[in-house]
Amino acid sequence: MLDIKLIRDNPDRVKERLATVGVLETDVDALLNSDRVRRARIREVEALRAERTTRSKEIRKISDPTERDSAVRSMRALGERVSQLEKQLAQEEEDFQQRLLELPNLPHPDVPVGKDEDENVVIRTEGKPPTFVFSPRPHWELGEALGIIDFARGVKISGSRFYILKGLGARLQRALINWMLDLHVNEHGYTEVYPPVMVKQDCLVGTGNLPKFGDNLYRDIEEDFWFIPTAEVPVTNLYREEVIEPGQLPVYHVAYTPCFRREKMSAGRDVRGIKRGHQFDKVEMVKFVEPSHSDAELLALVDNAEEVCRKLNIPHRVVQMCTGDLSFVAACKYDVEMWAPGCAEWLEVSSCSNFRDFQARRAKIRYRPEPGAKPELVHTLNGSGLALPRVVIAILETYQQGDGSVVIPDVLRPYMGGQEKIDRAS
RNA sequence: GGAGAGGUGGCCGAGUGGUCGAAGGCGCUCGCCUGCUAAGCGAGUGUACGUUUAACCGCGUACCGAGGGUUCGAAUCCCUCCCUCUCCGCCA
Repeated sequence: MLDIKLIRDNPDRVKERLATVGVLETDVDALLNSDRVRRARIREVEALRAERTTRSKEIRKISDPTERDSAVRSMRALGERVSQLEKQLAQEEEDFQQRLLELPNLPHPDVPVGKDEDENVVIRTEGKPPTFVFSPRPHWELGEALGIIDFARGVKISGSRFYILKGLGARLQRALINWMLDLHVNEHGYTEVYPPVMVKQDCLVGTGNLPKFGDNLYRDIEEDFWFIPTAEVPVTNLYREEVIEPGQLPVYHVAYTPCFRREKMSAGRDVRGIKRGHQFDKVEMVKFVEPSHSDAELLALVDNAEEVCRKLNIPHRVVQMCTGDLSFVAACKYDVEMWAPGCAEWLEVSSCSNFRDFQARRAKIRYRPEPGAKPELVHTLNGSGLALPRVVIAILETYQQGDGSVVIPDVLRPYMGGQEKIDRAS
């Protein structure tokens, strides 16, 4: 959420920058108008309430019953007027909130301006794509042939976009989870958390998934439980409505959770393999930092994600999103993509964003810069570290052998009981 | 899920219709005093929104778990919900 005062004071600058992420000027004007209406109503209501208080206090001093009675009678009208206007104010207040909540973040000034994903910028590429003396196969063929991915039974149990990992396939994913968590905890300074994967609606408003993107979420119909689309949601909300005391920042958290997404919008896209499912696992890094550090913290976050690629020895590249491809909440965003030689594409395995104070304002996450000082909004950031299915894809396709077996990357072997390869026999 | 108790400021805790943003205590901040420390004395000490301002101050309104209602007026009365604790039930 943007600061309404910023929009009020610099409407033209805000419009100009929001235009680069596709927001119409008329939307901003509608918001500003709604703000004006609401503030005028506040003045009106508060003046009447002040009058009510003063006159009520006078009533108790009136001892003559007739006089008192007529005073009460005339006050009754005022009371009704107040409650009528309060209802109107509540509506106008809601209209304003809704508009403000649906306005995306301002892009960071350094973000390249562009229309859509075609104008994203590849920042760097690390590692060389592997060469094969045979033609590399996609993971859905490898996985099925090895008996470690079962698509048919996934569909039987839960429908399309579900699959079963089996045997060493399941173990490979589990090894990755444990190894990545250990890496971020031991070498990158993150504190592990195990959060709920069902959360209250407020959490999703805090991170910016609601009110606008509810159609990509699963929820319980009886209670206020929403299934998280990413660990970012519960972990960011950990400090909702809290003031982080001096000396506590930066706070780094890493969490492993399953993630649930309806993927309604992308029906028909990426249907083959395990690239895009309704349920997938992810290790997620979340940072809470002082505003002046957030730019540097984003670069460090990206590097933490890249480190996973490096240690697995899988080529990767870093892509900066242009204004047109920024998410609703991000001020600046980099994707880390791994090369998958079997399906011959770059797979997004991590998305690292600086939200600046956009989420913090929604979720009221603040910090105290100095003892006794006024609380200020923190900056929040997060990035995958990494998304499991796509890393599994990249490993299977990168480490595949001519005989259809797959060699296990060195760093994972201790997490797989010393196992060195996956083949049909195992 | 059932029965009971309870939710008031940073913390403890009083308050059952107006003089209550809320006694008292603790904590904290500032000042005084004290040759260190401790004690003592005095003053101050919530948040949000609106208004005004360069900014502060000031002024107004709201906030006593949340929402709704009664009333001229609600922390206080009524209704609904949430949460915590104790006991029982169930359960990985």
